Amino acid sequence: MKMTYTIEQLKDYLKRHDIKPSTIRIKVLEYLLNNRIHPTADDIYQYLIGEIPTLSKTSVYNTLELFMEKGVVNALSLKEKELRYDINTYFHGHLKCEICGNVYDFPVSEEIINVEELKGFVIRNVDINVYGICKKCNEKNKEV
Amino acid sequence: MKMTYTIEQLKDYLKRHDIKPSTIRIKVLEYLLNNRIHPTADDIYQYLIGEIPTLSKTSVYNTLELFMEKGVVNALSLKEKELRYDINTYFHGHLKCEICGNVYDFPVSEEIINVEELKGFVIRNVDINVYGICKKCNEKNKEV
DNA sequence: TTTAATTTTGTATTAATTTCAATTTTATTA
DNA sequence: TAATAAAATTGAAATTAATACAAAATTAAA
Ligand SMILES: [Mn+2]
Ligand SMILES: [Mn+2]
Ligand SMILES: [Zn+2]
Ligand SMILES: [Zn+2]
Repeated sequence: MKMTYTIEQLKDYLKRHDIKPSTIRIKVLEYLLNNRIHPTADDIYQYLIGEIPTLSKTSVYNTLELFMEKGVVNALSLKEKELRYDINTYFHGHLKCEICGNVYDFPVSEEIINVEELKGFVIRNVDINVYGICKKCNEKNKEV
Repeated sequence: MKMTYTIEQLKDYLKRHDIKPSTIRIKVLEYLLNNRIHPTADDIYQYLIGEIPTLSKTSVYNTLELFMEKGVVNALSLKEKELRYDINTYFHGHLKCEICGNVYDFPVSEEIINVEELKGFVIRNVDINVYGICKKCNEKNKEV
C-alpha cells in the first residue's frame, strides 16, 4: 500500500467532514484513500486486522456507516452479495468485470437525468452500474 | 390484478424463451406481466400462495433464476436488502422513491456508455438507478 | 481524580438467499 | 395401461452479510 497521507492530513480530512478522528476511523480512511478498488467491509477488515489486532468487524461497519452519513463514502450496490465502498464521491459510473471481479470507474455526463419523465422528482443519488468484461480479461480471452 | 393474458399466451411466451411451461412458471409469469411494480421474490410468493397453497418459496426463487438465465426477467440491485425483478428487459432506468418505496421506470439514452473509457470493454448489462422522492410524495410534502 | 460521554468490542440475531435430498408430478417407453 | 425415467417442486437446513445491543474500554470534561 502506497502511503501518501500523513496522520495530520487524515485527521483534517475527517474533521472537515464533521467526524471526530479516532484510530480506527483514521486507519479506515487511510485504507480507502490508498486503495481505490471499491473494497468491501471485509476487504477493509482483513487488511486492518493486521494493523489493529483487536479490531472488530462491527467497528468497520460502524465506521463505514458514519462515513456514509457524513458524505465521506458512497456505497455501491452491485449485483453481488456484499456492498462496496467508494471514497470517490464525485459523480461517476462503475463497470464490474464479471471475469476478474474488479470494479472500474468511468465518466458519466450528468445529462442522463435531464429527461422529461424525471421532472418533479427530487433526485438525491444516481448509480450507473455496467457489467461485462474488462479490456484486460477480454484480450486474455482472445489469446486462447 | 388485471387479467390480460390467456394461458395459451403465457405458455407461448415461455416457449419462445425456451422454457417448459409448468403451472408455477405460468403463474409467476402472469404475475410479473400484470404487476409491473418490480416485485421482490416475496411479493410474488405472498400473492401466489393464495392461488397455489402448496407453493414453496424455493420454487419462486428457482423460477426467477430460470427466468433470468433465459432472459425473461432482469434483477434490480437497488440499495435495499431484497432483489426486485423486472419483466421489462428493454433498456431503461429506475427511480426508487425513498418515501413511498415505489420503483418507477424512466427512459435512458444508450449514449451513456459511448465513452472513450469503455472502449475495449464488452458490455453485457447496464443499470441506471436513481434515488430520491417521487412527484406524488413531493407534492404531499408541500401541503404540510 | 472522578464522572460523563464516546468509541469499540463481541455475541447474538436477523433475514434474504442457497443448497440439497426427498417427494411429487410429468413425460417416455415397453 | 403399467413401469420407468426425467423433470419439477418442496421443505428443512445451511449460509452469510449486515444489524442490534449491551458490556467493556477509551477519551474527554468537570
Ligand atoms: Mn468509483
Ligand atoms: Mn423497470
Ligand atoms: Zn476483468
Ligand atoms: Zn414516493
